Amino acid sequence: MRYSEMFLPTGREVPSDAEVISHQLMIRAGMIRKLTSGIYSYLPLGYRVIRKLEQIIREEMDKAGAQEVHLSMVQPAELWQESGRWTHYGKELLRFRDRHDHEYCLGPTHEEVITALVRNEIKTYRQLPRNLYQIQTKFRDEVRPRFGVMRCREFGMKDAYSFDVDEEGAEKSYEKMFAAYNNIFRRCGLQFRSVEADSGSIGGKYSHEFMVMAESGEDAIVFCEECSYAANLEKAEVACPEKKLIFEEDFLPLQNVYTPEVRTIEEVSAFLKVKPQDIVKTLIFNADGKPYAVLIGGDQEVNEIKVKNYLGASELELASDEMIMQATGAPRGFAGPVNIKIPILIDYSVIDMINFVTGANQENYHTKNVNIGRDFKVEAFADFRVITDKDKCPRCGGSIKFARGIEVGHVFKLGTKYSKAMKAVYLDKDGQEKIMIMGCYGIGIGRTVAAGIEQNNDENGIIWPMPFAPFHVIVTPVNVNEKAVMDAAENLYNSMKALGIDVILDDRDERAGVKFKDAELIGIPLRVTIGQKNLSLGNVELKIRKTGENKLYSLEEIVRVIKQIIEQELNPDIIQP
RNA sequence: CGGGGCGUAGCGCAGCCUGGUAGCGCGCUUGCUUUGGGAGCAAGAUGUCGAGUGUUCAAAUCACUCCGCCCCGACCA
Repeated sequence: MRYSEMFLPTGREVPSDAEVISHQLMIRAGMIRKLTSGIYSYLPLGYRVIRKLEQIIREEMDKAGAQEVHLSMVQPAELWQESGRWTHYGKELLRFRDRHDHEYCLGPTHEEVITALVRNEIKTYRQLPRNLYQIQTKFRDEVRPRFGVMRCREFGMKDAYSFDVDEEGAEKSYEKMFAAYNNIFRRCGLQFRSVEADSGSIGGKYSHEFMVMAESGEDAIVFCEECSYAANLEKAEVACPEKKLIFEEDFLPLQNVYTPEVRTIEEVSAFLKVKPQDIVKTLIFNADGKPYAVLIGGDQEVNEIKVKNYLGASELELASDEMIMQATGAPRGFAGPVNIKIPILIDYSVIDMINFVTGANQENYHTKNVNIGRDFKVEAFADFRVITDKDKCPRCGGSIKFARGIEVGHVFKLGTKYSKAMKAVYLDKDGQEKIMIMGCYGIGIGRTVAAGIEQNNDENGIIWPMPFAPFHVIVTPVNVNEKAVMDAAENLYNSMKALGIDVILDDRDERAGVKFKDAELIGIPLRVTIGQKNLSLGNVELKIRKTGENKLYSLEEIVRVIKQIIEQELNPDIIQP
C-alpha cells in the first residue's frame, strides 16, 4: 500500500468527546469515525486491524473444531417469544415492524436463531456434538454508549454456540472454547485473565469472562495471590465465616431509642456512638414486585446480583418509598427486622453479631440489642455482599487483590435454557428424545482492538503488537524527490511485498518529521527510514516502535532481519490445551 | 430516566454576560523558500453560528420549544 493513495486521515488534535486513550487514538490515527451516538464507521486502517483479529479468531476457532456460519441480523419476534426473551430482554433489544406489520428485532445475540436452525437440522446423537460460530454485527441499544467502540450500540462480535448430547460433552465443548480463547488472546499479545462471572441475561449456570487488564476497564475483578481464583467483583464469593458460639445469656433486652432524622449508617453511628460494624443495615428490595428484607453489616455493601440470583428473580431493585412504607410501616431509613412481615435474608456478615442496632420500623426510632432468633425469624443465611479488601480468598483463604479489566470475551454454559424452551431435541441410541445441552461463547471484536490500544500506547500514539498491526512495516523515504532514495524505497517495498510482508510505503511529499509522527501515531511496529547519507554507504535504518531502538542495516540484510522479527512476533509460544 | 455540560469552518476553540459587518490556531488551496522529528513567508477558499418560534430597527448573543452530542448516576453482555 502506498500512503499517498490510502484514505488515512490522521489528526493532531485530541477529539473533545473522547475520554479514554484508545478512543482518542483510534480517531486520531484515522481508524474510526463516529456516525452517531454509539455507532462508528471503520476506515481502512481500522478495518485492517479488525480483519487481522478476525483472522486469528477464525484460525483458533477452526482449530478447536468449530465451523463458521453467518446468521441474519434481523430476527423475527416469534423466536424471541418462544425463548421468552421478547418480554424479558428489555429496551436493549431494538424492535421494529416491517410493512406487513410483522415484528422483528435487530440481533443483540443469536441463541434463538442458532437454536432454531439446529433443531430443524440435527435429529440424532450421530450429528452431535456441533459447534457453530460467526463473526457478525450485533445491535444492542445501550442506555449510555461510551468510550468509543468499547461500549457502543452496533459492534462486531464473534459468537459461537455448542450443542452436545450430555453434560459431559458440554463440559468438553466448554473447555475447548476456554482453551481456544486463551490461545486467541495470547496470540494477540494481550495481558489478560479469565475470571468467574455472573451469567446475566444470557442465562445459564456458570461462566468465565476474559478480561484484558487495563486501568480504564469498566469491570472490577478480584484475584487470589496464592491460588488461581479470579472473579468479577459482582460474582466474587465471600466465604462463610466460621460461626462463633453465641450464648443467649449475653443477649441484652431490646430497647427502642429516639433517633430524630437519623437515617444513614454514618448518622446512626455518630448519634448512638456505636461503630458501623455494630449496626445492621436493613435494605428492602423489590424482587419481581415482592418485598424482601436483606440484613447486612453496617460497614458492608449488598451485592444485588447475589440477591437476585438467590431469589431467582428476573427483576430486582431497591424498593420504592411506598413499598418500604407498606412493608415496614416507616419511611426510608428506619427499617429493621423486628416485627417485620416480609421474608428476611441475612448476609453472613451478620451471623456472629449480637446486641446490634437496627431500624425500629417506626419513624425516628432505632432498636438496640437486637438478636437473631430471639427477636426475629430468618428466611435464609447466605452470601449477599460485595467482597472487600479485608476479605480472604473464598477458595484457599489467601490474600486477595483488586484490579480493573475490559471484558473482551465471555464463555457460558447455557445448559438447556434455550434448547428446552425452543425444543431443540435429538434421538439418542435408544431412540429416546433428549434435550441438547448448549454453550455459547462471545468475543467483542472492536472492544478487543480498543483493549489492545489501551494496553499498548505511549505519548506518540499506538504501539501495535505485531499480530494486530495494520502493517508490519512502514518504509519512510526521507525525501521523495531524491531519486536514489526513492528508488531504494521502492525496491525495498517491492521485495517485502513479494515476501508477503504487510508493508506501507510513505511516498508522500512531506517533511520527515510529519512522516515520523504519523508512523508512530498509527503504531506500525517497524519503520525503515531511508535517507541519503546512510544510503550512500549502502545502509538504511530500522526503528522498533515498541522499544525506540534504532539500528543501521545494509540494504542486503534488512529484509531478512525484518522477516525474522515479524515471524518471531507473530508466533509466540502457544500453549496447547 | 435523574443530574450537569456542550452545539460557531474538516478538527480544537474564542466571541454570548453587556444585541450592531463572523473570529483565532491547526488542517486545506496556490506560489516561493526550506527539506532527518508535526517548517517559514505571502496570497487564498471554506459558516444556513444545531433547528424552529418569539422579543427587537437589528439576534451567534436575549426568551421559549425542540433536536443532537458528551459527562456523572441508574442499567447492562
